[in-house]
Amino acid sequence: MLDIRLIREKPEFVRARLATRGGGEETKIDDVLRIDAERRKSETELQRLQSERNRLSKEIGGRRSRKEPSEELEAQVREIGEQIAGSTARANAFDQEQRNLLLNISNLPHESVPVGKDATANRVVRTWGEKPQLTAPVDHVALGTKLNLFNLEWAAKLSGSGFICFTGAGAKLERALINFMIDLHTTEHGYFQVSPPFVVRRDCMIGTSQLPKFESDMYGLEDNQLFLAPTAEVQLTNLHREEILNIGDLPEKFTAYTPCFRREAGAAGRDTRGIIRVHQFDKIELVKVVAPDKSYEELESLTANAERVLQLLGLHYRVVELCTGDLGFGSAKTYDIEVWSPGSGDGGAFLEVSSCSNFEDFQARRMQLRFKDRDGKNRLCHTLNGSGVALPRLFAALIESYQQPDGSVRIPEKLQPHFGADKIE
RNA sequence: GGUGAGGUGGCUGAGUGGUCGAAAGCAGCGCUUUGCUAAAGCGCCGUAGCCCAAAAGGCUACCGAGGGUUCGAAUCCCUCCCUCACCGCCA
Repeated sequence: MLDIRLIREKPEFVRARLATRGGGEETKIDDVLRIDAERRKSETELQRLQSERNRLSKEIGGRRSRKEPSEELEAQVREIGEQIAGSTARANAFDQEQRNLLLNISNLPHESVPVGKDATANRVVRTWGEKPQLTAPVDHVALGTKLNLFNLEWAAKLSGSGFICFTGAGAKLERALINFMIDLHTTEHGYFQVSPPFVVRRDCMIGTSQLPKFESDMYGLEDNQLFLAPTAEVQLTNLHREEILNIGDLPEKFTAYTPCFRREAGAAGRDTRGIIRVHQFDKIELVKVVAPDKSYEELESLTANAERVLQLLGLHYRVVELCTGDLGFGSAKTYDIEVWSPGSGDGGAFLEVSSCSNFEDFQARRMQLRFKDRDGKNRLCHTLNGSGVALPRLFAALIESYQQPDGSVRIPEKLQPHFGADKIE
């Protein structure tokens, strides 16, 4: 959520930054300003009435204690009470309208983000490793099916299309990857592990900005008051919701393994082959709650923490800086990490396995997540998150990259202690 | 699922219809004094919003959340959320 004060004081700046996204959202600013003016007007009026009521009510109290008549004043206050009821309704309606508008406006892209219309304007900031030399790479579906690593028919039988059922060595590989990543982040990168509930309240979903805008992409329960979390970003970022942290406690760094649930409505036909885009997938998440002046350096280190996973596994990848037009709703700046999948598409493709973002105070304002600074003032924290990393795509890239001419899959050295073998055959 | 007890400021904890944004204690900040690894005294000390060009100042709201009763609600009523205890059920 954007700061209404910023909108009020620098509307041109806000409009200009929003315009770089190319979604036409800058036109909403006029509405916000109009409603804001109305809201304040009705609020001032309401407060005037309340003040009057308070004054007269005290007078009544005084008269009664002195046994003096007060019927006249009581009638007067009763009338003011009616006006207050109307005024309250008006003020609340404006307040609600303003909030709804603000909840549906994207974050402002950071000034360093390249301006562009869509993904074609994204910028590759670095590439790590090299494409593996494979004579005739087989894709992960063929590999996985042949080696019995997962069974998509079983998954479909249980849950329909868009689900995975890992089996045998595949299930074990999944487990090994989870442990490998969590161990890495907790021991080497200093994150605190949390194993959270997978079902979250509506408020939490609003806090991290999945709602209200993207409700149709979410799995709702209990009359949509609870949701299956689409990412552990929701749980981890909301841990300190509505709290005021001590500056000394920042940065807070959390990691979690959770399944993630997404309807992927409208995504039919896109990247749908095999296990690349599914309704439920496992993911290791990294979340940081930090002081505002540190958030951009924290974004760099968070991204580096996620990259380390791929480096240790010896997987070729690149880091892409998203342009303004490709940036997610709440993000001010995002780096995507894309791992090389030799069997995807025609001759290989990069698959997004992590999206590392700085939300600045966009989420913090929604969830009233603050810290007390050195002057004792309450200020909003900045929040960041990224996958470290998402499992099915990592799984696919891994088995494709390490496939051997004899049809087996070699296990990278760093993963062997977790997997308990050096190959799958 | 049932029964009961609760949710008050950073913390502890008073307060059952009127000058209560809320006693008191602790913590914190400032000053004074005495001095030495601290004590005493005094003062300050919640959050948010609105008015104001701004400062000063003023006003409003907030005692888990939302409604209601009333001239007036932390206080009475209703609904919901959460915490704790016991019972039931259960992996």
